[in-house]
Amino acid sequence: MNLVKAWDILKENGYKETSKRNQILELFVNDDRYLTARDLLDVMQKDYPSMSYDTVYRNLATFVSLGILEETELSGERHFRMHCESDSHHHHFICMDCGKIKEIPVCPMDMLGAALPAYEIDNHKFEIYGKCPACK
Amino acid sequence: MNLVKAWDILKENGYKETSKRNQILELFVNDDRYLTARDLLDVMQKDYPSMSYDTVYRNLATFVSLGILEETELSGERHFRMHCESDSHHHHFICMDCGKIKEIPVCPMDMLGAALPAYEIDNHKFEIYGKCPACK
DNA sequence: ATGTAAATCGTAATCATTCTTAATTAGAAA
DNA sequence: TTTCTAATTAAGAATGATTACGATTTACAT
Repeated sequence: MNLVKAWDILKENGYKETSKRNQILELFVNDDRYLTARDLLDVMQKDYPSMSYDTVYRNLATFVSLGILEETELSGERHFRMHCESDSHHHHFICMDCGKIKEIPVCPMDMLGAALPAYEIDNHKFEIYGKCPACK
Repeated sequence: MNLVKAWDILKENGYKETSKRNQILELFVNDDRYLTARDLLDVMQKDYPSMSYDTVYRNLATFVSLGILEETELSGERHFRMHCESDSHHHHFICMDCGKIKEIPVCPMDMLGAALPAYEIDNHKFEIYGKCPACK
């Protein structure tokens, strides 16, 4: 996902263009990893010392709901990153050191199609955790 | 996992037998679902009105570290349940209504063995969420 | 029965997250 | 360009889960 595409989505849904939103998005475009709300606020406050948690969390929630960012829970904290470019369903290897991801193109649900009759399947989560080659 | 086995593990590791520990374990043995610390405290306080969060969380952490309980994060809260009997590696379907689980005997990592060379794989998570037949 | 380390209680502190109210701002309309 | 209005933000209080701490109690080895 890039800036232009993100703004297209935001504009389509009637959201206004603010410098803070833009800088949050730029940060995610340039820093391709999972970040916490706290991480984000720390970086943003270098340019906007008065930025509050509310702004961070409100915009993160907006971006996630529009599919601009994706979210996961790592060691008890919510982490956010720019949604991948690839529009096909996939999963992630996540480096627990640097937060960078590697896309895993296969989905285990493909092989479980009929394995759970009578169950209503609403969602699933498949993530692999470890160290990427650079951090190992 | 049953009470006897759980106490074997606790004793092996030098933990003392207390009535509260026993009642927490009994509760998990009899209520085969994912519960939050809050759920647990609410039930326990019927018999031990003075039980504190500290006791709940401390024992939950102990039980998880010894492999007596297993833990997962559901909609922003930690949930705990008795560790499954089956000692072979498996995953879970989790009913988001009643918290009950169904074991999924297959593991997607089996098919990804060599797909991530140069990566150090420490852990992985595969869970399926939805409604069980009873709740559907 | 006694001593000691472990366990628990009661409560305060902490951390992430959400909420509230008032002030500011982007973008539409005049 | 100026005005208007709804969206956005700031500042900080409130919430809810979790952890920490000093004082007290308890399990159990001796």
